[in-house]
Amino acid sequence: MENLNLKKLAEELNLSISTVSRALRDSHEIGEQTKQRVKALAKKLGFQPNPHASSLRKNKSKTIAVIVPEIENNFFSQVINGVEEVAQKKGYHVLIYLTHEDQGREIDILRLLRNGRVDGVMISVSNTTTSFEHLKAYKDADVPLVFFDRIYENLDVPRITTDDTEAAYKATEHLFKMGCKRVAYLSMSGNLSISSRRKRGYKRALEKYSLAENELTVECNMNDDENRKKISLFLQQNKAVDGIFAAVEKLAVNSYQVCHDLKLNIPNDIKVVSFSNLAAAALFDPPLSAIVQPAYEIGKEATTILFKIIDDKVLLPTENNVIIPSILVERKSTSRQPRQ
Amino acid sequence: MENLNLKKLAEELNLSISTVSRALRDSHEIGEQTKQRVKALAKKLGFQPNPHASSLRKNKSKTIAVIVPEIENNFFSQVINGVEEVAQKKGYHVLIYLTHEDQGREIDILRLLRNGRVDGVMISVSNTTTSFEHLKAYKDADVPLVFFDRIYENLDVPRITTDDTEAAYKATEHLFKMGCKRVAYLSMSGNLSISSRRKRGYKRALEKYSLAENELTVECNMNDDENRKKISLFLQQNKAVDGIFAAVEKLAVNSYQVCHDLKLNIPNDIKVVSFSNLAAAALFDPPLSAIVQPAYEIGKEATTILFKIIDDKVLLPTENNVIIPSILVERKSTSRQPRQ
DNA sequence: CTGTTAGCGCGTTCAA
DNA sequence: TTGAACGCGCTAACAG
Repeated sequence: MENLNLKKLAEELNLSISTVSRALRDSHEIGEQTKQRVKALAKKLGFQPNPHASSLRKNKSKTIAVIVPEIENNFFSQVINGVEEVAQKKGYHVLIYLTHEDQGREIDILRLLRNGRVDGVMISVSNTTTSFEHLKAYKDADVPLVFFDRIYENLDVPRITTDDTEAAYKATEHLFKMGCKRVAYLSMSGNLSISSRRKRGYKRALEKYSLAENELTVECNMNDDENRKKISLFLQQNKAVDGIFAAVEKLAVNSYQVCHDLKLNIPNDIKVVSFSNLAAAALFDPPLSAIVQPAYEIGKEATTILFKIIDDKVLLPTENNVIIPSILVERKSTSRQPRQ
Repeated sequence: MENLNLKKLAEELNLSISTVSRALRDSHEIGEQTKQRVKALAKKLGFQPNPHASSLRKNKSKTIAVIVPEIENNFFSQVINGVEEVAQKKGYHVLIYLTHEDQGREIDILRLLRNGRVDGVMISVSNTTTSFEHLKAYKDADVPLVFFDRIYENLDVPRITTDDTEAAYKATEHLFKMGCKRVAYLSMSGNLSISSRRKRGYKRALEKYSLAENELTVECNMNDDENRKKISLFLQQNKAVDGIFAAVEKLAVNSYQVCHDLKLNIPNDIKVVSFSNLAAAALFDPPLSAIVQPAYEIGKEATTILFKIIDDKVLLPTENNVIIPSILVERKSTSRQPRQ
C-alpha cells in the first residue's frame, strides 16, 4: 500500500496518468463523471499525492519554518500556536527549529533551509547573534522571510513586534505611581533588539519623572544560579531600591526567590513588575504584575504576512513594521497597600 | 542564486553531474583532488542539494512529525524540546501538528502524513479521540509510529509513558500521610489512557488505606469557567473534603482560585497536589506540591526509538513499552504544619 | 475532454 | 576514476 501513485490509479481506471492527476485537482477540463470515478477510487484507496514529487515539480513545498530560541517559554509556545493555526488553515506544514540561543545553530539552520525545503521562514533571533551575514544571505536568496519579536533592525524585512519601549515605559511609570523612587532594571545580556527597546522605555520613564540619576541596571544571563547571586548582592548593596522591573519572566522568578531569601516583602519592601506571558502569574505569592505580550496574535500576524509575501501580494506599508501592543496587568506585587 | 544545482556546479567544473553528486557524498570512487575541487566550489557557492529531489529519489524525507493536542502546556513543550534535540543531532527536521484535542483534526493530519512526507510519526492522542481507525490505518501503512504519554492501548506500537498509576498512587498516599481522610480526584473528561491510569492509582491508594468508601471524583473539562463552578459547588456540598488530587495542572489552578474565593486555606483546610511540569509551581501561593513528569526524557526516548524503527533496527523488548518514572515534589500545599 | 511527452534535481545503475 | 542515461512521482505544455 506504500507505493500507491497516480500510475496505479490510472491503470486501475484505464485512464492516463495526467487525466487522473487533473481529475484529482478538480481541473475544469475533465468530464464530471470521470472526475467522480477517479475521486471515488482515490478515496477508497486513501490516495495522497507524493509531496516530494509535487514540491519538486512545482518548486513549492507548502511548508514554512519557525525558528525560535527556545520553546519552554510561554511566549514562544503561544507564538507557535498562532503560527500553526494560520498555517493549518492554508494547508501548510510547519517545521520547528530551536537555536537554544546559539548563533552557530542559527546559522546552520538557515543554511539547511536555503534550497527549497520551505517556502518561507519566520525567525526570532538568538541573543548570542552578533553577526548577521546569515540573515542577509538568506534574504538575498529571495526566500520569504519575516522577523518577529527579536528582530534585526538593519535588514529590510517585515517585522512583527510588540511595543516594547512603550510597555517598558508604562511598567516603570506604574512602579513610580505606586510609590517607588528607586527602580532597578533587570536585563538579559546579549545584543537583543528587545533588550535595548525595553531599556529605552525604562530610561524614558526615569527622565519623565526626573529620576534619571536613579538609573540602576543589573545585567543578567541565562544561568539562574548566577542571576540569583547577582540580584541578591545587588539588593544588599542597594538597600534603597524599592522597585524591580524585570525584562523577562525568568528574572522576576529569580527576584522572587531572592526576596524570599532576604526576607524582603513584596510589595511592601520592594515592588516587582515583569514581562511575562504565564497565566499562572496570578497565582504567585504575591500575584505578579505583568506586561503580557500578544504572543498568539504575533504568531498569527507574522504568518499572515509571510503568506502574503509567499503569494506575491503587495504588502501595505504598515505591514512592514507591525506593532501589536502589550497589556500591563496590575496585581499585588506592585500594590500600594500593605498586605493584610 | 535560487537555482543552484548539481548541473550548474558540474558545468562550472567541467565535470559530469554524477561525478559532482558522488564527490559531495564522499564516494570512495572519486579522486581525492576532484573531491576537493568540487567541495570547495560547493562551499563557496553555498550549495545545498534540493531536498525534494533527494527525498523523491531516495524515498526518505529526513523529517519526522510530532502530533500533540496543544503546545501551551509545559509538558508538551518540554517533550518537543527533547524531540528536537535528538532529531537535530541526526540531521532530521521536525514538523509540528496541533490537534487542539479534536479527533477530526487528528484524522486529517494523519491522512496528510501518509505519503512519504515524513519518515515517522510520534503522537499523543487527543482526548476526544474515540475511534482509532486512523491510527490503525496509519500503522497498517507501515509508517514508523510511536505513541507517547497518551497512548492507544490496543495497537502494537511502541509507547513511551510515565508511571501514571504509580505516581497517582504516591500522590494520593502523600495526602493521606499528611493527614487527609477525604481526598477528591479531579479528572479530565475524555477517554484518555492517562485518565484511567491515574484514576487507578488514586483508587488503589484509597483501598490500601481502607478509605474506598471515600472515593470522590469530579469530572472536569477544558473550560475553566465551568470547572471552577463545578469545583466550587462540589466543595460546598462536600465540606468534609480535606484533600484534592488534580489529574492535570489546569485543574489545580482552578482549585486554587476556588479555594481562594471560598476562603479555604491551603494547606490548613484543604491540601492540594497535582500533576504539573510548571517550574513556577514553587512560587505559587502556597507552593504547589507536584508530580513532575519526565517530559524532556519522554521526548528524547520516543525520538530515539522512532529512529530505531526508521533505521530498521531491532527493538529491545523493553523498548516497546518504556515507562519513565515521575517525581513527586512535596511543597507547602500539602504540608502538615499550619502556616506561620 | 483526454492522452502523450517532457522535465523538476537528484542518486544510481551501467558502460567506458 | 569518470560519464551517460534512467527514473523516483508529479504537473504542465502541447496535441488531438
